[in-house]
Amino acid sequence: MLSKKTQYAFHALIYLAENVDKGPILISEIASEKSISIKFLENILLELKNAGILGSKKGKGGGYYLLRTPKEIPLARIIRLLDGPIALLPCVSLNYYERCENCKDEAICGLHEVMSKVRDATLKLLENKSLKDILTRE
Amino acid sequence: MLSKKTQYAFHALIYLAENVDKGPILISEIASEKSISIKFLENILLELKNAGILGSKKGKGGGYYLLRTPKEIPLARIIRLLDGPIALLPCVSLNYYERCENCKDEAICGLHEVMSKVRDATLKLLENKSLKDILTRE
DNA sequence: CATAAAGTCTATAAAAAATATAGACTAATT
DNA sequence: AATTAGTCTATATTTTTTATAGACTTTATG
Repeated sequence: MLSKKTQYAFHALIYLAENVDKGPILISEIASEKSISIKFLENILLELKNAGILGSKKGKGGGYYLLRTPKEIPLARIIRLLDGPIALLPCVSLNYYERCENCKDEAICGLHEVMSKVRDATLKLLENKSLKDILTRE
Repeated sequence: MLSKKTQYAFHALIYLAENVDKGPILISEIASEKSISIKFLENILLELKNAGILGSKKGKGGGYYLLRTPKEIPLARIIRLLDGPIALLPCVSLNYYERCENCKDEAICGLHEVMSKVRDATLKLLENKSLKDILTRE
């Protein structure tokens, strides 16, 4: 399951995408529109900013805005940033790999093989689908 | 990521499958072979027993054993039992479904659509791959 | 039938992670 | 100068995960 953090991030990004024309959007506006604790959302938006996904502006007329088009923001990027590994086991993670103890040889480990396939199938979708793909179509 | 509980369950089941010919296997033997806390493993094996996956025998000569052939034990079954939902969001879970607030219509929710696809791709593997598939091939 | 072996059950503890909040600080606008 | 709005660091709370304890039941067998 994705954490609340990641779920909130998706909803915030969707809101930002749907309101690009309005310029910078207030944290408080996103929070109330999407029913997210404003302080919690602050942290999330900051992380997205530090990762280069969002830009921000302080002071009056400030707020957050997308730095790229929705199509250029893969879902996998957001999940990895806020949730960590997408793989089901550390030993098959591409970005957060950890060798498994008790496993002499990953090459002949059946668990490793199946979980690699699961990872690949998941990534094929999450790397190729972007923020654009989760915007509500009328 | 799969919990330790599920990971331990897989290792225990693999050990049981690889030693079917030896009759009932002691919890303590599995625990020491697989470096798992014996008390923690107890709980896990009990859950597997209550779910009808393992059988057990008390007293001398007792222990745990598989009730079915490895081929008849899908990986998805174990994961759902010990870890819960396989889907990334409650609103796309088949076995642990929860409606999402803030979402007027799942039918037109883009997030719902993508996450359903991820679930399907994952399940296609985890429902069809079984304990047999994760046994180490020489 | 007594004893020892081995799983069962219930409860609790400890640790880690997820979720949420507080408040002082900085930058931009007017 | 005053106000607005994001930034940063720290901490608190809650939930989940992981682990442990100990009394109880069943079975085998000498």
